[in-house]
Amino acid sequence: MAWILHVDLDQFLASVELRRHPDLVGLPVIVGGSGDPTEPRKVVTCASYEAREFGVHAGMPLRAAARKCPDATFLPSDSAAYDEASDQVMGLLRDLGHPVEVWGWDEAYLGADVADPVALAERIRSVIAAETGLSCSVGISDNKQRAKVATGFGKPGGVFTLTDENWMTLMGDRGVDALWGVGPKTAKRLAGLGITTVADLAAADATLLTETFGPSTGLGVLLLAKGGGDETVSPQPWVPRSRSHVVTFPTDLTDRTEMTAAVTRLAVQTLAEVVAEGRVVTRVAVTMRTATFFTRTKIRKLPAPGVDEPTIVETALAVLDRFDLDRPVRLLGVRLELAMSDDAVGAGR
DNA sequence: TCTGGGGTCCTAGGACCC
DNA sequence: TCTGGGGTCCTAGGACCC
Repeated sequence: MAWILHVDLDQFLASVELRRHPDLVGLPVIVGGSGDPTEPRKVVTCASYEAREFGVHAGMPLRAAARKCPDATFLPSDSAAYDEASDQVMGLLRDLGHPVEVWGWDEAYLGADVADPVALAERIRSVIAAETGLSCSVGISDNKQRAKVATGFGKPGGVFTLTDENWMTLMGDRGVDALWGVGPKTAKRLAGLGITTVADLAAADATLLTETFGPSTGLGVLLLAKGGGDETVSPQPWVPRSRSHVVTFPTDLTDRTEMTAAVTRLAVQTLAEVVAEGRVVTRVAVTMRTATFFTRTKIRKLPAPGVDEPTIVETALAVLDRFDLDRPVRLLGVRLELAMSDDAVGAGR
């Protein structure tokens, strides 16, 4: 039988830090920002399970985390170290001889046509633990979304199988937001239709859902509620669609010159990364957030795909110009959308 | 103790063309 | 000379996830 295993590293960033700070094992550790808990406008990137006991979670401002858990050790985020650990784990997964689809730093799907997926999952856990010192959880199912939900039942450090046999028993009474891909907004709109649980949604009328959410989203959430999902695992390397950087300023910008400088810097930096990866830009987007958290993005297509720095900076500044910049600006960002191979072929023919 | 950063995908609606 | 319908391109915005 074709199984899909979802492998998810437990408290990934914190675990990488604990490997090199063994004295901190068993203690609350919080990774984020520069490691200074008094730093404003910085948030928790990862909290160890011990820190989570105090109510600290990813996305929480560091200062709030420091209040909730004053005795925690705060560490700066070290992306190079996490990249390396992630690469090591993904390499070990690939060495098992099954297709592996990487899903970010700390997750991967593995497709395996095996009789005993639990044995494979246990093998994955022991190999990763032995070779890297990191713990992971493994969810087993026949599609990605359900395997991902299964991992939640296995965490931390466990293996869990979710199939048609136990899906509705375990998930039917849960809120629709327990489904991967259903967030608070969709949950609220569904509640307006009298649909609150996974079982409700699984029994809902497809027409009602497509009329409310559109054909793709409507049928998508129905499929998810029934325990269905994407059954493919692609070992092909992911080709990014875009590359972006944003910066939240320590204090809001009011000076137009500073905004121009920030957007220029973001565009130059992002473009340099795009070029280093041999990619070509098709569209330039600029994001702006005011002090009140009003956030907007504007985007412009380049006349032709390219990597010319003056053109891209000029385009970014032209897009910036289209905003009303009369209020203090908290954040600016630049996103470069990239030509996919079809575009490149089309441009060349 | 106000609310990071990096992504993807979907939908709606206007412009434009035939 | 009062007005259909289909298709594509483009941007804005929403939603979600890690």
